Amino acid sequence: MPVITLPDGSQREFDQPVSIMDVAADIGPGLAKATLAGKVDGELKDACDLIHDDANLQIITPRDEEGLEIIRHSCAHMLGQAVKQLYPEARMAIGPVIEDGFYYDIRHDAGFTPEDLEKIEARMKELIAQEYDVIKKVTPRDEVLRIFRERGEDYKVTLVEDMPEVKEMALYYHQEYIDMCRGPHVPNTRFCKAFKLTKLAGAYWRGDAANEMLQRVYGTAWGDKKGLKQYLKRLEEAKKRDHRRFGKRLDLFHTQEEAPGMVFWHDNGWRIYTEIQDYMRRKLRRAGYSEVHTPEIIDRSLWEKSGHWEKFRDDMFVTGSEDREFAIKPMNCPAHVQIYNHGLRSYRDLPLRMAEFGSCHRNEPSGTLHGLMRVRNFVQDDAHIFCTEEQMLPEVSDFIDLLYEVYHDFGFTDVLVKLSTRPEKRVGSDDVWDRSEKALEDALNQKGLDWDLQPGEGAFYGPKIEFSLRDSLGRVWQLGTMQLDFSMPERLGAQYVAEDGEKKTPVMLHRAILGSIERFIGILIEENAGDLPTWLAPTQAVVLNITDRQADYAREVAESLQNQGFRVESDLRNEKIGFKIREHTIQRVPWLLVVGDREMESDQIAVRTRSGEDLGSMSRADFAEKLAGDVARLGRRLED
RNA sequence: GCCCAUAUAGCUCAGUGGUAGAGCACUCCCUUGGUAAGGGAGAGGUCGGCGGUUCAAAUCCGCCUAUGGGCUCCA
Repeated sequence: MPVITLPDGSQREFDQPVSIMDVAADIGPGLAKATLAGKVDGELKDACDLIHDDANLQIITPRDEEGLEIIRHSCAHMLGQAVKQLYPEARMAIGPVIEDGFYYDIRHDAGFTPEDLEKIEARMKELIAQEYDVIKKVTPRDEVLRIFRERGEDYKVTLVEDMPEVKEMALYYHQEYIDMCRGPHVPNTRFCKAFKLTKLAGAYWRGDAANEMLQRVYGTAWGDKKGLKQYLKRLEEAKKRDHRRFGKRLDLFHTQEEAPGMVFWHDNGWRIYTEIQDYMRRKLRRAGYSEVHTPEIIDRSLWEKSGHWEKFRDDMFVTGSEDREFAIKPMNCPAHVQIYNHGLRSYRDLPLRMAEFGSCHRNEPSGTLHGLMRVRNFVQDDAHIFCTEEQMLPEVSDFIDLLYEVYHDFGFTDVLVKLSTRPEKRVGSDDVWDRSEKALEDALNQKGLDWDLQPGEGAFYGPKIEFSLRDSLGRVWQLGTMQLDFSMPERLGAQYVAEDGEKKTPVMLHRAILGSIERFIGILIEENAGDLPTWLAPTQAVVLNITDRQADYAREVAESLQNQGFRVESDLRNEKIGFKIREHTIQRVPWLLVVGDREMESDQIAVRTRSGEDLGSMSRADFAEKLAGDVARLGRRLED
């Protein structure tokens, strides 16, 4: 005789085991109609599942986040049913829920075309419109295997075979189509109406490039049409923030076929680039870093010593001269060790922090290139800290402080932090790994940061922390990093004389805050939707005359602001003021300064922002002060 | 690297086998106009590259390159 306790504390008693749907119906027909599933003592269950004992129950409807996931998961099944009806030779692999939607990996050797996608979507709609009940049957393992073998679902068979400990599985019957799933799923297909298939892609079976490639169909699904519409709108808006779009529109940079993955920076873009570097230089100097510069082309032998040749040979650009083979440097660290090694180092020199804005080339696989986010030629705010093991923790800790200071200056607050620990293939003793992983973990916890563990994802020479941000479409890109390295200093013979006179090998910390400046600018553009903060804006203000009469005055206003160190231009073209305002607003110039006869006579300027705010007329000195304040604010949010 | 798609004027795009189009930008002329597009005229393209089919290819086919969306990878 189960007593069911609902989230509001009310209780209902039943004289026999009841399904979640029964309870919902007992509460009211409206709720029953909206019931997708239930959470029984915190565990998600199908609506048809029986509750035998006293329990807490929360009814899940499309309005719950869990409800959305259930709908998305069931949409994957609907996709499966439609695909099997249209292409019986297809083999279904896995169909999980992802952010905002779902996908299904399918073996279909003929491939799918965009037209197939339309057909599949149309068939799904037909099936969903039938509003049929989805039947769940918990089935013994052998029976499951028999069913999938009979149906030729090789991938499902493999999946079952790979979980020998599971003795029975939930099968969901969508009319003639059967899928296996942990569930829960919708009780009826009418919940799946607000969906759309979005894209077609290839994906390796089990995520392993050594395996065959399957066809992946992506879709999005929501609780109702409105949710779907909002999502599509959100996608559309996100695409408008694309940094590649602004790259063209704001004349920042371009790429071309002859230099794939490499950027031609135009004047506007390069101003942003150098401004960021200048800022970073100031920060690093103040934080006790020295700055060096090393060659971009270095003999193969050094890369052999460092271990890069063996591991990354295919990903390096090489060149030759006079029978010698050189690599174009993919990273700065071996070169930094050369500087470190130049002369005898004492423990008194440590920690030694060496920075370089070195241009690096990596021959990234063609399919991975992506706008400014993943390029073959980039510059990092790279630095290496040579220190003792005892100094690791304080150095990591100081670095994290510096990193957040910098991110806040750029207006970034939503930073994803991940700790990657020892991979299977690695160098160094477990003892050293224990200590270095602990140093990173302690530093993160000391700062009270939320972080995710990525076991086995560390570099072969040491664990690392990654600091990532999302682009406008939600894709995650790593910017900052802190990596501990016990291997390279030893391989390249770095040493210091310890207090006791013994020679010891320092630890090397590889660290970057912005990461690739190219990528950083990409993120920066998308984060700000093209409205770069004034300190980074290629042009900070434009002076616009209304008629030719004010041309000299406009020129003079621009010049005096330039002389005060601002990036100011004048637009004296014979165009209407509305036209000029429009153009420079579209060019995202933060400050527009209008001068007509009135301003000229009173030695003032009329100030307007790119967001359309009219601040009226003010003296040139007042504006210069305002502009200076705006520049000094950097990209910080008001609340910081 | 792998799967799918795309490549036409500076930009955004239309053009389903018969002499290449639009809007914006550009040049010139008129207009001197007070806060998001004043008017007129003109110039501009080996339709990504190479090959094939055809009397005829931007259009159909093949290969290559680049780009986009994913997968794998990312020192």
